[in-house]
Amino acid sequence: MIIKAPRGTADILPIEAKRWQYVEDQIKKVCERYHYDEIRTPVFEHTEVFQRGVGDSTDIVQKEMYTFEDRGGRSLTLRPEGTAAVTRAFVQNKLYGDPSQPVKLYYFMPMFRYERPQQGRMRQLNQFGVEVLGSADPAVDAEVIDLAMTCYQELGLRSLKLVINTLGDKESRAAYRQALIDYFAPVKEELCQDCQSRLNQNPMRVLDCKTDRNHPAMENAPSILDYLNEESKQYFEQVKTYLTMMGIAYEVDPNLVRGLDYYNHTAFEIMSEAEGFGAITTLAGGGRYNGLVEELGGPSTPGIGFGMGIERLLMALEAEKKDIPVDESLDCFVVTMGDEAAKQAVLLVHELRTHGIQVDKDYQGRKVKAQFKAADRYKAKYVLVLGDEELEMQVINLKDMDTGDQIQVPLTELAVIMQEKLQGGK
RNA sequence: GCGGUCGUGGCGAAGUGGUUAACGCACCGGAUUGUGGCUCCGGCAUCCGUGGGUUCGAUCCCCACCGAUCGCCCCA
Repeated sequence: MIIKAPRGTADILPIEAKRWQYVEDQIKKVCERYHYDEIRTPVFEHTEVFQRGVGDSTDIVQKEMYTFEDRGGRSLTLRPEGTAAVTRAFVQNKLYGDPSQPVKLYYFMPMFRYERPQQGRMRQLNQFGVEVLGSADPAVDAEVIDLAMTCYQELGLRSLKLVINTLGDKESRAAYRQALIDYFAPVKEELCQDCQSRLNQNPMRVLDCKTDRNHPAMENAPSILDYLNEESKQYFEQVKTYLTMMGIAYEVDPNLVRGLDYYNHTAFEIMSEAEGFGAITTLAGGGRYNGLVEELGGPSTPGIGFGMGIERLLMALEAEKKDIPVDESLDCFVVTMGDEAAKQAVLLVHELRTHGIQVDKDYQGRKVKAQFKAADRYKAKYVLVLGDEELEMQVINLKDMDTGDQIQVPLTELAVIMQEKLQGGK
């Protein structure tokens, strides 16, 4: 029985890896323009980072973490999301003391969640994410959202929907929370099993329950927008104003609730509306988390960020039939005839490579014809044919695979000629 | 965690309770001792996800497990 990759994990094979590289490169360019710097944190953290950061009552912490004890008896957890990890690094490394504020970071890191796998939902998933720590300016919220949207747009995605909401500050959020509990308490028994427990742990989640969607109580349920204090309202208005100013279309959904405890004020999600994208439509999600740094032992510091699933991004590109430009060609392939030539080819490719030329040769002991077929398969632009006779005369045949033209050149001049040919825009 | 569907060579895809498991693509070899993309010929699954059961006999029937996939939950 062959060993397979664990459930919910996948190999990214060479062809696929080229698409990943392209996507990552494009996104990194956007990050540079927005002046964000990369950060990388460990794949595992002390379990406490997520318990305190993400919140004990969340699904992630309650049932999705890969938690284990190491040989020293420490409880460690494979990173399920980026924000708490990056914030921990921010606190530990005292980045709040860095003269450059706010600290604007981006990352590409794998995350791990124990869930039932599906397409677009992996146990090891890769996220691109951004975190800005140290500024409570609503313009930063807008910048972060703009950055996310720009990444998608640069890659060619068009069927996108941006949904935003505000959870208000701590005070507003607490007031709203209590209002919900009070409102639903009389009909608690009529709600689904999940909602009955949600009501205590995270009452806002009751609002977007699919099961109880049609319950009469939903209609007149209190809205967060009615419980915002003046400051929170102002903040949200500012964010919206900036988005509008930049021409970024959005929809306000008062029921948008993110599943992580650390969020307050701005929360947003970006979904794909592409045909046939299936039930999983969320491409990215994020929000503001002004209490998190303190929660993790740092000084009071505002923060905002988002996570974007790379697998889902790739799916969205596919759903919108956006081809990713991938260069699969090979500059040069060496075909040999005869034993001596085959041996000399080892040196030949080494020398050409030293001169910066991309070149490969046969290692399967193929016949000449099959070597040419291999060259075609690799989409070789040029083939260098080296036989024992040529070797004797210290020359080599250089064949242009597009035109079929072949010329004979002295071995000593080969590297220079190849460089010229390849630079000629071929 | 719950419910449905599915699992045959590198890929795609037929098929049947009973000696040699179609076909297409890809790959390898030959026709063409040293030059590709076309054509023709030949080769290429001791085996039908894994384990067990039913049966004289199972890839085809049953069960379990594993995996994929769809929906729910949740989210990226």
